[in-house]
Amino acid sequence: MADPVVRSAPPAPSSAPSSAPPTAPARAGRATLVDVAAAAGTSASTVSRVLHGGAGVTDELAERVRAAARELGYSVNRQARTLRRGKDTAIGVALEDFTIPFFGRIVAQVEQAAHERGYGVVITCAGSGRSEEEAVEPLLSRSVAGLVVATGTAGAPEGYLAALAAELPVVQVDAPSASSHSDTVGIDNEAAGRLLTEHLLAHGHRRVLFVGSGPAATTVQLRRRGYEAAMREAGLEPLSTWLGYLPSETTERAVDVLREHTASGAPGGGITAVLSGVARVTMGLASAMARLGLRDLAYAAVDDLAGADAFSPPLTVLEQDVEVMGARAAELLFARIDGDRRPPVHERVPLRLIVRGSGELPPR
Amino acid sequence: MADPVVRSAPPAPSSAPSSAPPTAPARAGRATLVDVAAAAGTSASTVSRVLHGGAGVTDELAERVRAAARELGYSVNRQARTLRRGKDTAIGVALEDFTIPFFGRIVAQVEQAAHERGYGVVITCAGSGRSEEEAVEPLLSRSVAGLVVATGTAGAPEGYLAALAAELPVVQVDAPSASSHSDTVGIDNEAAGRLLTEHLLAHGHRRVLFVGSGPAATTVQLRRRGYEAAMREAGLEPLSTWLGYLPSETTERAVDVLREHTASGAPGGGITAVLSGVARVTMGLASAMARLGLRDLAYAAVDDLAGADAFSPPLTVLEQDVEVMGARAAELLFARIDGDRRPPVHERVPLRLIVRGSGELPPR
DNA sequence: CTGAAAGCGCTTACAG
DNA sequence: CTGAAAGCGCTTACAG
Repeated sequence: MADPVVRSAPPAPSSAPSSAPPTAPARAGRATLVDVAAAAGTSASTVSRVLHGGAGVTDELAERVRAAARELGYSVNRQARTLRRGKDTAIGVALEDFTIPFFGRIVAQVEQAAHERGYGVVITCAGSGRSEEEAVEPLLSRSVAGLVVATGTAGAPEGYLAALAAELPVVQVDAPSASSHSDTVGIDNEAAGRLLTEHLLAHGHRRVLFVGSGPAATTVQLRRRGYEAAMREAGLEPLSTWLGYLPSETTERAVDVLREHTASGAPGGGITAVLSGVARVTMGLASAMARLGLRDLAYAAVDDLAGADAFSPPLTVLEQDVEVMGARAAELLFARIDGDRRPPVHERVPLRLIVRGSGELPPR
Repeated sequence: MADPVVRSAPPAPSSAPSSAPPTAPARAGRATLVDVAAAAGTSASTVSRVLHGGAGVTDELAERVRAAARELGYSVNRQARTLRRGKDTAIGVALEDFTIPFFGRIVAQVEQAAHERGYGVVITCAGSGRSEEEAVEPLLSRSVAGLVVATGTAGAPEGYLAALAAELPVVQVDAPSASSHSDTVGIDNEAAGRLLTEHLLAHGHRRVLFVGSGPAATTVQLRRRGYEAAMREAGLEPLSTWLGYLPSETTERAVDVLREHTASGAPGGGITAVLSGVARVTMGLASAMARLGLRDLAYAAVDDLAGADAFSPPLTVLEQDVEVMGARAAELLFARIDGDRRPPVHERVPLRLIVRGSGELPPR
């Protein structure tokens, strides 16, 4: 094994002796390209080619390099690669709330897709008071190759995200509206609100309350718009209310709201059905109903919930295939990263009504 | 303001700087240290000191540097810093399953703690067939400064994690057992199984079925051990079964199991109570009960579930403060990263019994 | 107090 | 087909 080079400056920290370290892990930490090169009796360039570049190396040499790499347990230092290449093999994911299964199911899909492609996933939380910008900056300073943004109810990110999308691929999930600057994957929110409302109306309900988080949640606003349209077309007066954005207060507020609207002296004689506009609110309302013992209120919601089939009262739901949303978001993102330059794509996943007992008009 | 340097090559995308530019990866947007130095009429060293090192720079110069940095929208390139320093300002989080709120609540806390300290969070999924090693390697190749591992039911990671913990700080959450090599945060699993069983027994139940995911889930095994001890001490025969590790099959299997054990001809006359050993199983059992209309089966579970208070039948639960678990895990990890060299710490978070209707022995 | 220089580990155009 | 060399952006001894 020729060893023409004096093995460029054995790095000081607890380094092995000079010249040719046969197999010994050079430094305290991980083996480097140079370590592998030395072990294989070749140069770093060649090792790099064999391990990543692919073409143009003799079979015999390539095999020697691979053996050495294996033996030393070599794996690439991403920082160095990224610094050199300019873009990290990592994507960023900005989520509104990790504790809500909807978002968890999105990350799970995105992580899977990233893993398959050898990409890492850096996450950041964009909910509860943290601005989009504050949430995303840490990802940018890591040179992520692209971004999945799922901050559905977090606010109106148009401005900042538009600027961002000009610099790197961005896919929005559960996006408030089809934005012109980046790909989006989501449902038809307005249709969702309308469908559920029409379902309730078709079963005899007249006093249906729409409950959302707050007016700043664009997704929810669209769903409400659908609800209101359906109500008005049926000659009914829409009625909606908000529970706010704080997870810790959601259930309490739901209790208050339901008390008010089911009381004997409630405006219009009290509601017979509730329509929830978003997952966290759905949970809060369910807990509140259980606590208040409201067993004869029809209940429908846009997002399906894990375990919702065990809820009481039964929850009628407009199920969206969240796994498909997450998977498609990842596919679109990686297509962009791989150079896809088509105009922004806006995908809608289909909705499926799952009726669980909101059918019967409860006894008055 | 002197400007001694020719302002090293205003980085127009793929511009050709002064001397020898054989290699110039086209860098899109971000300003570099050198850009800031040029703008402030000083050197990169000084800019670095002002922005991060802190001490030893004239106020006047420092201010000029900060102004320039602000103006250029400078933020540090993490790759370069990490490459230079050796350790990334990022931590890794390996989770079993993102879609289960338990894990989501852990990440949420860890992410918050990391964000406060200027650390990034790289995630990886260690569930469903992916080995610990395969899951963690991508994090190591990014030089994360430490690792939070929450793979409760994923298997027996002792060997690999022990080796890992020798190289960088690792904190295990919901750990199968107090391991000697790394910090752990969790509950007393055996006590948990025992407590819930004793609760059911105290209310007259004699035929209690324990349901877990599978024998490889160490956490669940410990909970089952507590259940069995309590049963035996009461002179009763333990009875347990598994639903397997596949999320997609959990509910189906739960239906089968419940059918079998509540049938008229069931061994011993059929069960009156079910004890679930882990969150996913709890969900599956709840759905199965709803589907089978089993309204008079007492139901208890170790993990609390979001929305569990709306379940039917009511779910008695041993609540663990998951937020505290996540927060403590992060604190322990950052203490280690900051140089804490105490022997491994094993923290237990307290358990709280939340009784929701499993009290009454159902009518026979 | 400040700057020039080296080098972290990698990739890649360039030369041989 | 292969290697020497440059340089990604940063930090940090080391001089001045």
